[in-house]
This record gives sequence, C-alpha cells and structure tokens, in this order.
Amino acid sequence: MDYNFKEIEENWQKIWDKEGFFRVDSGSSKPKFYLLEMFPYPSGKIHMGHVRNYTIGDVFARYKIMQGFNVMHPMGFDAFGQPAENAAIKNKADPRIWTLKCIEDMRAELKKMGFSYDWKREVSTCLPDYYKWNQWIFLKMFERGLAYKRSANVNWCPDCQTTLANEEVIDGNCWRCKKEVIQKELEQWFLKITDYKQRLLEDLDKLIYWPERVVTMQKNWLGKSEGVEIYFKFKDSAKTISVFTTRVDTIFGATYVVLAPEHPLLKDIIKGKPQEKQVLEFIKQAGKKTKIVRTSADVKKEGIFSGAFAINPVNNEEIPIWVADYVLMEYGSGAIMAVPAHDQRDFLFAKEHKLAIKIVIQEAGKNQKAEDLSQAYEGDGKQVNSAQFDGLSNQEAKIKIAQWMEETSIGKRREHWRLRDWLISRQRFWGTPIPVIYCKKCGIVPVPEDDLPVELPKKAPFTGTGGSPLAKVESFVNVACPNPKCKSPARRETDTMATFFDSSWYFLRYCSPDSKGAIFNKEDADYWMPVDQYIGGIEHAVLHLLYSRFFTKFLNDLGLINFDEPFQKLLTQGMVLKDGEVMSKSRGNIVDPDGMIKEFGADALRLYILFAAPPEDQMEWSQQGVTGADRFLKRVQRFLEKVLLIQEKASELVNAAGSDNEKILKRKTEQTIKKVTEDIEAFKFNTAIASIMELVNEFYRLSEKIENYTFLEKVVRKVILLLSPFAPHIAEEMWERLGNSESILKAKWPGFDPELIKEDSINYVIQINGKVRSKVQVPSDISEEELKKTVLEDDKTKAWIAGKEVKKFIVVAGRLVNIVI
RNA sequence: GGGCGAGUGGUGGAAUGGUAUACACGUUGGACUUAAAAUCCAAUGGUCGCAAGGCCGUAAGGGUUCGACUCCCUUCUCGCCCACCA
Repeated sequence: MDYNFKEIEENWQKIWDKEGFFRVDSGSSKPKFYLLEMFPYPSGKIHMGHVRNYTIGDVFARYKIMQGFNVMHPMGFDAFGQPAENAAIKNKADPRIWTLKCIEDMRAELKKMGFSYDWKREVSTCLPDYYKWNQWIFLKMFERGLAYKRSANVNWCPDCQTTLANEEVIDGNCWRCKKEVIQKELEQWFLKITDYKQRLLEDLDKLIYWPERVVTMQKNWLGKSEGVEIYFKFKDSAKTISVFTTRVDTIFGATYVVLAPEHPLLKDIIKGKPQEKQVLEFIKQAGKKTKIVRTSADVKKEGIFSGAFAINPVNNEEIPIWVADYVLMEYGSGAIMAVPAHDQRDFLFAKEHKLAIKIVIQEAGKNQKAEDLSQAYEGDGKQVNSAQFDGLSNQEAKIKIAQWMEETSIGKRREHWRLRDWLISRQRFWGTPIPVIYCKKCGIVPVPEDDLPVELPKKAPFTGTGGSPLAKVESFVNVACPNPKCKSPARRETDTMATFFDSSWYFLRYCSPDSKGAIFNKEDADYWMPVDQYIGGIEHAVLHLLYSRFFTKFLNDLGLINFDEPFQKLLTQGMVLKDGEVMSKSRGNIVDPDGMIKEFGADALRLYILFAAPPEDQMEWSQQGVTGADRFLKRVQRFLEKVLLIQEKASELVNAAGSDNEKILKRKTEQTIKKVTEDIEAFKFNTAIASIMELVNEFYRLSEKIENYTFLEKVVRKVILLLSPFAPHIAEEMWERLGNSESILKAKWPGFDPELIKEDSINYVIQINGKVRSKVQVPSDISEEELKKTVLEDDKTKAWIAGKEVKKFIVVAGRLVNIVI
C-alpha cells in the first residue's frame, strides 16, 4: 500500500498556501519567533546545501508553530551578482529577465519541499523597491563620512574585470572564478567599518549563543593586538620612522630595521648612497611580484642593504636599514624592527644575510650564546643585555619598557588592528548603482534622497570586456548636477555595490517588505527583531555575519532600531559531501534535489538529510539513505492503517486496558516525546528521528498483543505529531485519516508525564574491577542495602568474587555497581 | 607557521566519567509467495571455543580514576579558518 507522495505533497502544499498558515503579522498576542535561513543566490536550481539548510530551519519553524509561537519564517533572493551578468554576456540575455526567471524556478522548487515560508514577505535584492534602500543607507553613511572614495591599490581580478574585497581574495585567487588576483591602483568607494571595530569586538561577548568557532574567527579577523609604536631616527637625517611591535621587551635585541620596498621614505634615505642604484632595481623587481608570491610563506626572504643606518632609541646603537619584500606596506607602518634572537623569521633573514644576533631574553636555567642558536627563542625568560631592565621577567619588562618609552617619548603604546575598511565598488552592471554624481564644479554630489532609486538602465552592452557595461550607457551616465544652483552637465558614478551590501540588512526588510516611505516600518522591526535563530553555512562566518553586525550598529546609531546585534542564536550547518568531496558543480558530483523529490518525495528527502548527520557536521550523501527514509515513512503509514483496522473491529474487542505490554508501550511513548522535544531544542535532529524509529519498532513488536484500540490510537496520534515537523505532508495526510478536520499545524506539540516515564525496574550492571560481569533486575525504588544484598546473591557475581576480598562496593544510582576485589 | 575542530563496526552515525557501537544503510538467514519485489522476523566489531563463556577492541602511546570514546600529557592523520601580521 505504497503512499502516493506526489499527490499528497501537492495537495497539502496547496492547502497550506490557500489557508495562509505561514502568513504572520506583528499584531499577535502570541510570543514572536523570528527564524531565518540565509537567502540563496538565484542560480535557477536549488542544491542539496539549500535543501539541508532550509530543512533544518523548517523543522524548527514547524515545531515552534505547534508550540504556540507567532513564527516569522521568510524567504527571499540575493539576486544581484556576477552569474546573471555572465549569462547576459554569454547568451545575450537581459540579466534582469534571466534573474527573475531563476527566482521563479527556484521558488517553485522550494515550494515543492513544503517549507513553511511566508511568501508574502519575499524580498529580491535586484528590485528597485529593495535596492533603493541600499542607496539610502549609502547616502546616510556618506553624510557621516562612513562612505568615502580614495585611490587604492586594490585586488583586481583580470578575469572578472573587477575589484575584490580582501575578504573575497582566497589564497591570492578570486573567490568566484579562482583566477589569480593582481594589484591595481584605482579610485574606489570604501565603507569605514574600522570606525566600528571596537564595538564589533566587544559585542562578540554578547553572542553567547553563537558557535565559539565563529566568534573566534571574527575575533581573528578584527585582529586587535596591543603593542608599542617606536620611533627610530636616521643616522644622517632628521626624519624618523615608526615601527610597531608586540614584543617591546626585545627592543634591546633589535639589530637591524627592515622597510617595505614601497616605504615612502626609502627613496629619500638612499639618495646619494653607493647602494642607491641596486636598491632602486630591487624596488622595481618587488613591484612586479604579485601579492601571492610575496606572501607565500616558503619563498626565500629576499632583501638588500639600503646603505643607511637607524639609531636604536633605547641604546643609541647604529643599526643597518634593510629593504625586504616580506615587509608589507599595508600592514602596520611598512617598517619593522628585527630581533633575530627572538623572532624566527628575523633569525632566518639574519643568518641568510650575516646580520648581528643579540640575545636579550634568557630562557630559565639556560645561558645561551648568540652564536650557538639554531633557531630564535620566542618564549618567556629573564631580560639580559637590556640596561636597567636586566633581571626582570620579560613579561614585567614589557610593561616597564613601554612606560619608560612613553615618559622619554621614544615610543607610544598603541593598539593595532588587522581589519581594513571595506571596499564596496564593483565595475559591474548587475548591482546597486552607487548614488553619487561627479560635477566639475561641485565635485562629488550625492543623489538627493527624493531622486532615489537610481535605477539601472533597461539596456546595456554586455561585451564581457573593457570594464562596466554601465559606463557605456550614455543616458545613464550623462546627467545634470543635482545642485539646484549649478545644474551643469555632470557624470553619474558607474560603479555598483558589492552584493554583500545587499545582504547586510535584508533581515530587517522582511519585517515590513512593502514599506514604501521608509527602509522598514519601525514598529514591525521592534516587534520582530532581533532574529531569534539564524541558520546558514560556515563559509559566511566572517564576511556576511560581520557586515550584518556592522550595518545593525550603524542603523542603531541612526536611531532606527533599538538593538545592536542582529542575530541572537546562530547555527552553522555542515556541508553536503559526495564520495568524501564537497558537492559542487565544478566537481561534477551534484545530486539534483528535484530528481530526489520526483523519485521519493520531499518528505523522504527531508527525513534522510536530517537523519544522516547532526546539522553542524558535514554529511555524506547516500542514495540508499533516502531509500531507508522512504521505507520508514511507509512503515509508519502501515502502522496507522493497522490501527484503523483494529478500530473497525473494536466493537467486538474486550477492552483489555492496563496490560503489561500496554504499560511498556505507554512508557516508551512518553519517553520518546521527551527525547524528541529535547533533541529538537538542541538541533539534534538525527537522534530525534532515531528515537521516533525506536518507538515505531516497539509498536510493531507489541501491537499484536494489545487490543485496546483507544490506547493504540493515542500512540499513533503522538507518533504523527512528533513526526510532523520532519515529514509534514505525510503527517498531515495521516492526521486527516485519523479523523482530524484541522491541519496538524493547529495541533499542540505533545507534552509528556514525567511520572509515566519512570521505569518500574532497573537493570543494574554488575562490574567487577570495572569489567561488566553480570546484570540484575531490581525494582527501581530499591534501597542501597537491598541492592547490595541482591547483587551479592547473584550466582555469577558470587563465582567471580569467590575467595577474594571485596575492597570497595560502588553504587551508581540507577545504573551500575562496581565491586573492587 | 598560528587558531579551531575531528579521528568509534563493512558504511552514515549513538553514547550527563558508568553496559561502547542506539538508530539506519549494507550483508546473511528465515517466514510469506508459483516466483520476484515489497513486507515481517532474526543475526551481524574482532578473535578463541561444541558450548557456557573468555580475551581484545573507540588513530597510537602514557597518565588521572573503582571505572575513560569522554578528562590531562605526548605523537600521528585529516578537515576548516587565518597567515612573511611585526
């Protein structure tokens, strides 16, 4: 009696949609719950990663609905980006039409999974209704100096013909096309996220329900380090250079200084030196190298003596200034002090170029000599060769030296951050136009708020070469200066925004997606926000999640919202693998969810993907696993039919209430309700499903021996309720079959009776010296004395301890006893 | 190089310091069937043994404990993130 999942699933999806079960509004007396999954890029097809992400979310949404929460569960599309533009170039298609078609296809696929979305709240970032507010946020940032333009050496992908954020450069390659990234000097728009670094760091402490791992990754990304900025004078020049160090305790061991080839003072200090020509050549060569070559750790450290000397301010020693390409201009001041005795990288460089090595920290109990060192000593110890600081522990010296340096103005305590400002300019068509105009007389003029949105032109030449198609649309580019007193001919900015901008606040738009006069309706945002549970991939641990936190703080500063962290709880789901590798188009190991739905139905697919692994772990795809889930659903359905069959005969049956088997099944049912409830709360869906399976198995074993229809029917009802978040369509069908006229979504999540869970008797394990030797069945309310007596009377136990002295008798209540002999 | 995490049957995976391998897949056997599929039932870590049962077993080695997959130390392997970061 195979169930017709296709018919069932279509039918219930239609009913949910028609009855508007998932449509919610903010005027409810129920407690609110905002459940959000990361919205997809509309590629046209959902993949298993989406199925996994959204199924995890859907189970929780349905569970919360049944618990009586007012659950907002929205879905939308992160619809700007390069694939649409690439498709436009390749197929001469309009990226707008291409994207909207993809959205339509994807929405249909998502609906086939039976997800509980409030589709009335759907948001697409590529629609002017939405990106108008991107522009609005940009203008607000511009007003406050948080959006600014400057020339910068930027990461440039020659293949995509665009700039990339630091975050988008992975191992020196473009995150999207994987091609090598080069450096290019361009005028670019930046967001001053660094103004928020302190708050972004401090508020990580508020995120107690985020995975530790994500918090750590963000901490590392912000990269706060504390140290001292030290000023070095030149031997024959009035200028000074500053270096930053976290190890000021090693300052007396600084034997040379290294500058980055791009250091602005370098050309000055080599002027007239015999080395000048060689150094200039070195600078030229370094400029040619790509960042990948310069930053790969195993490349030999190239360097050259500049001919100039610096004065170590702590002891007035003259130390040579070197130039090396391993020092980066972008980090710190582009200059470092080198302490070869206590920094391994400096040590290797000093050995290579025969530079002095001076020990200033001795490891406890050792008396190392510089010439004997085979590697740098980076650990703690006592100061030596450090003038008045000799004899202090280096940790103490760190503080004292810093203080002394501040008093004598040779240095200053400083903190240093790794976080850079966020580059948002893209030389692309398919994104939000940056709303500024360049006027020869007025300079950079923001587009007046009333003129928003700046819409993308309907047509543009997509050639794939020579930069942005937007720049070639005359009607877009040529405008009058918005300054009413000027109005002279001006040019529009043709850069568009990085798509991470779009996704940094979409969760707010869901609260009032149709809001016309404002970015969102404040009352709605106050009601729904913050997001109670956010679910998405770990790959967004830094980028999207950091940017969203930044935007939230900014909007909070504008007074638009009254909270400053957007996501209360975060779950990062693991990746879907096939044959041990990440499922991806480029690897060609994709399993199409749509095919699975056709073959097994959405319920079986959902059940399998949750059962195969805990949500946070990676999961290995297995076709046989889906078969297993399908088999289980059929088994549940047969069990329903079996009960209904008993019902037909029920009138003939004697009500055999209270039999032992009934008691056992009753207890198992209550235990399962407890277990499933706790497991869902903890996102342990795999074990939740396993325990439902156990209950069903127990039912099969015992139902033959139970003729109490009323009781069996109750068990069935509970199993269906427990199963409904996981396999909602078949649950609805069976629920109706049981004679319920209302959707199972209107039913209450079952509770359990703690009294009924308790076992009458307990199987005590008897260990002897920690090894399991026997078991005894005893009443659960047995006293320790009684238990001891029973155990010692057990035959096997007697045999094991015969002739031995019992040294200890350990009782672990409800579990085991351990006899030490 | 740094940080985080993980290593359990043939496979995916269970186990508040307390019966290691729940649940499922696969495999094998049985029932049903003319037959097959489906279904239902049973077995299934290794090893020795006719059996009762013993011994070994959670990457390797050590430690703490009456008792360790779980805690601590050392080593190995894999994954992810960061990385000439001063």
